[in-house]
Amino acid sequence: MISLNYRDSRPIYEQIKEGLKRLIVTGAIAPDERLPSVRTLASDLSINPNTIQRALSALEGEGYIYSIHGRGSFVSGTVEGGEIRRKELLDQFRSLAAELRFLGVPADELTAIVRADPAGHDGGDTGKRQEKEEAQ
Amino acid sequence: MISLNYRDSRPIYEQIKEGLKRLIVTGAIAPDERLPSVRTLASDLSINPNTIQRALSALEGEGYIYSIHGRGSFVSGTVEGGEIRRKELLDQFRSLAAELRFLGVPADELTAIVRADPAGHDGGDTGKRQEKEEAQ
Amino acid sequence: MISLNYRDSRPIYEQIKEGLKRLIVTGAIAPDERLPSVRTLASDLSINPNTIQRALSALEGEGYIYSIHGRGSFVSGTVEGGEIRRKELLDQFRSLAAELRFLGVPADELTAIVRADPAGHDGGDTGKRQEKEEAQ
Amino acid sequence: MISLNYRDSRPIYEQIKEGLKRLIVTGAIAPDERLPSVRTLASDLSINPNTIQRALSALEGEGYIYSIHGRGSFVSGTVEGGEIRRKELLDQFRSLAAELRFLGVPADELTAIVRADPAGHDGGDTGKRQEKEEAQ
DNA sequence: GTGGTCTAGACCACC
DNA sequence: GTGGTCTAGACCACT
Repeated sequence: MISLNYRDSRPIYEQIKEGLKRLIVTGAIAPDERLPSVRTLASDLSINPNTIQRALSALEGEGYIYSIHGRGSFVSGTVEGGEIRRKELLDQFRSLAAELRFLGVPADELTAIVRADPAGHDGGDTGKRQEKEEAQ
Repeated sequence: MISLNYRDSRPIYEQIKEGLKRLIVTGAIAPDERLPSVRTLASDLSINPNTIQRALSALEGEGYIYSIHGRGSFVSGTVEGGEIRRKELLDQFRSLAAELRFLGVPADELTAIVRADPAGHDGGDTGKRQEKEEAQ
Repeated sequence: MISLNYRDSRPIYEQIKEGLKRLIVTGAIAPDERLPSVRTLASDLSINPNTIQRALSALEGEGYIYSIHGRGSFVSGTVEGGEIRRKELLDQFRSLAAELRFLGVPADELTAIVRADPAGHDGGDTGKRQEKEEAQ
Repeated sequence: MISLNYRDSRPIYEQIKEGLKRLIVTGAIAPDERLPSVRTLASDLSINPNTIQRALSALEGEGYIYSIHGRGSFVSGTVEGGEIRRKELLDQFRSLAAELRFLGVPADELTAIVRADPAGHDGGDTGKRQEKEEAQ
């Protein structure tokens, strides 16, 4: 489920963090559901457990998961401190949208992505819909 | 115009790079217009000229600006090699949109940002909309 | 292995960049093999580590190598975004060939160089054979 | 005939130098033929005569032209110091060929370029002969 | 140990 | 004046 790229300039732990976050925000792992254990992830990805631990700690620091000693890590239903984080992300989003527009991507294409909604927040359909992309 | 955050994990030169890029993609600095000189930016931001130079150099490498020795740095009208870059950015955009949706930001708000179009591509309204934020 | 000429108009870091690129394209350093460390190169060439770093950074930007933090720099098997680059290089090649012909170098000599193929791409006559690599 | 790119990182005088050299090595301007005057070039290219002068000086320094005071600049039939220069260029040629091969350009394509011979060196001999140069 | 960032200060090339 | 290169030395982050 999580893909690692050893050639990526980003550290491994961050790739794992992003991979897990992706599973969370897309709803692949539901709130209060348990994440795979450190040892499981470590052996699955053939990686040092310390690195996994670091990714989980970072994720907990951002409020996406909570850990119960001896039980494991679980997905948070709501993200604490979400206000601040949301503001940061919105800024990033604004810049990214502007840059893509500048590069010639039509607003409709971006809107389609926004509405695609992999986690099923508004439509409530679990059927993931992939918009067709014409070959350029 | 450019805000630096020394506590940010991203290096200073990248923050400067992004800051300048933002000015470019939003049209604040028009194509073929000159950017502030390295020394000017350095003193304005209280930063070593080498660091500024590096940001400009990276921006030139990405095709957003071009430099003429002894004259200054200027905004490129078009970014070449945008194909690959666009694909990367679209991936980032997808992730970011999913995360924001997860944090409870309605799709309509994101759509509005996408369509806001700061560079005035289709019909930019000058009425800036600020999302309501409660004090934390 | 890498020769520097301080009287050359080209900057040192570019000479280093070209020197390393030469080792890569001739196959002297194989894909995924590690390059000498920044500090090693710096002391070998009696040059400031920053300058070496810059050369490697530029090489990474062009896609010839990739760096892993704390591990080292490695040769990329394939260069992405080669389309644009190839076009530029072909133009250079054309000019260079014309100039050499003008200087009296017979076409056969140039052809021989082209076919010499230091990396052993088609039919290494030295007995060295490059094994076919399946797409990764 | 000479195209200038103000966005090019290379200085203008060098672009002019290369442009003139191209006319010479492709035979567009024959040996002992006069080049356009500084003033003519300056007005044609809308450039400061000093810049033109510098390009011509550089070209003379490399041995491609010779100047007669009050008469103008003329194409050299033979390039003095050609030995050294030829060696440098051959090295460049070798590297460039290796890089292009590395990027996947077939040897045949490069060979075709080499044999294209814009100046007509091997087929129609215009009577011009490049005498062999003994080591200087 | 590795790569990467930043500063300070100097010097060069272009215009 | 402009951008660009190089050095020296320090410090950080990753493994």
